[in-house]
Amino acid sequence: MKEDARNRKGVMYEILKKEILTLVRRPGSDLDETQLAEEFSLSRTPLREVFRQLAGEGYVELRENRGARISDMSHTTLRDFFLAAPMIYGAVMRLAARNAKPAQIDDLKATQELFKDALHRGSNEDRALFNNRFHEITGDMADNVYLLPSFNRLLIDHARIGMTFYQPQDNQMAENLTAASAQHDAIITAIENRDEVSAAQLATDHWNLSRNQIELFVMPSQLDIPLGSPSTKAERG
Amino acid sequence: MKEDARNRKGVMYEILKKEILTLVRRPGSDLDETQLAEEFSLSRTPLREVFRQLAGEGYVELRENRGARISDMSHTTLRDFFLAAPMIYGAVMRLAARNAKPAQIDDLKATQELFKDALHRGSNEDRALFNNRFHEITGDMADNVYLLPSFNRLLIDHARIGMTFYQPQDNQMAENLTAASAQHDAIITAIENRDEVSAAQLATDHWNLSRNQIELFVMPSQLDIPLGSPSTKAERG
DNA sequence: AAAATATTTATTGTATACAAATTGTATTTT
DNA sequence: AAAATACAATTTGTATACAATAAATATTTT
Repeated sequence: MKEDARNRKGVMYEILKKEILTLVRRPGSDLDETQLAEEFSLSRTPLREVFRQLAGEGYVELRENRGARISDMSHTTLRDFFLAAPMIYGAVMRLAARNAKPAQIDDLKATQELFKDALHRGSNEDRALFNNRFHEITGDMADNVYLLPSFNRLLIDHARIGMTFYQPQDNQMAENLTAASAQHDAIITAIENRDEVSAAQLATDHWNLSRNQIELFVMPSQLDIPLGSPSTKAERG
Repeated sequence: MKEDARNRKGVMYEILKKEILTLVRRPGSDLDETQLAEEFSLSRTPLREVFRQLAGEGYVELRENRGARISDMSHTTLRDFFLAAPMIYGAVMRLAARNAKPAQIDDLKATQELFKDALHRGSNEDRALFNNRFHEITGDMADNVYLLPSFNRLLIDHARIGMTFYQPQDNQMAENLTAASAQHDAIITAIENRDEVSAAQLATDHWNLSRNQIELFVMPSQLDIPLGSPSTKAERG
């Protein structure tokens, strides 16, 4: 709390990221510069720089003279997501198994423990956040500047889709989470053993589980409805 | 030239992009805020916003309290590049053939003409730039937000690698360029015919040609030397 | 003279004031 | 009253002044 004073920009960056990933800030909703400036006791100048960075990473969208808003999730999101995810994620996992460094493996294990704890506590936000962190680390392990941009963009909506579709009441969903956690453990093992083939296979399995989770929530025919905030239409060229 | 006054930020963004792609600004070189502000008659505030955006897209790297520099090309660049490129590019081409809109196809054809013209005129910069534009359009055609970030990041270094390794004297290299141009034509045809399989295959062929072009320049054993500015070491976690 | 410390200079980061553009409201016109 | 215009309020964009940090130079100490 004491170094906040000289790192308010970084703090704001991190908090906004978390709030976007956990849907505290809804897809498509506006970001008020003056309001946020007040909230983080920061002037608009550094705040706008953070906006541009978040835009570059896919968290927000900027419109000329019209301010920033949280990146929207349209009816094409799910389709695009499951088209790109298996490929990118498989490649990243394969490279992670190839290139992971010991310190990173330790980090991954620690994060997995935190994930399990969140699961046990039943904290939805923490679960999404630590799951996100887990996969971010595998991205770092892969260590390929050309793969990471898409991978990290996928992780943003992976977290948001997970938050959107999870219902704690559903038994099958809870079981799926246990299965996901077991897959994380298997992933760690594969990476430790530098087993690229298993790692790639586990990546595929992991996404299939995600897909199943979503299909528990919506019927295939319903996949075309918007995911984000109510009735904001995505305008695209 | 007349609307420069109220869009100097956009102008600066475009010019910097071009200068980076054509190696007018060398990888690893510093960007002086005050100097650039003067050069583009722009204050540092909007200039720094552009930096952040360029950083998000992979053109430049920002260091806390140490200014911006052009993204470096290290000894791992080529390896990482040819690891990721075939996969991403293949997927993008396949989707481009699936989703391309008529207006985009027209745009692609026009760009290809400009590319051929640059080839004919022997303009290295224009060749790299129009080739870059050609592939950017295929990215737009693919229309998948999760694939584009990595694809566009690849295109940056594709242009820079091309600029680095091309020597006009070499006959084989000139022939390769003609072959590349012919591949572009074939790509256009495949996209027009919605022929995903051919499009994906052409993507692979296209990268293989790029790889050959580079291997004409450096022996495999030399692939480990830095590509960018002299003796700047990339520091990475 | 070499190393360590202090001082100066240059560069980067932030806040505030102002300009431009957009949005919302009131007025006028038909 | 509906549409169009003009006006006011809000929001976004830019410039400049100042603060904080890092780099360079000069000074002191050994």
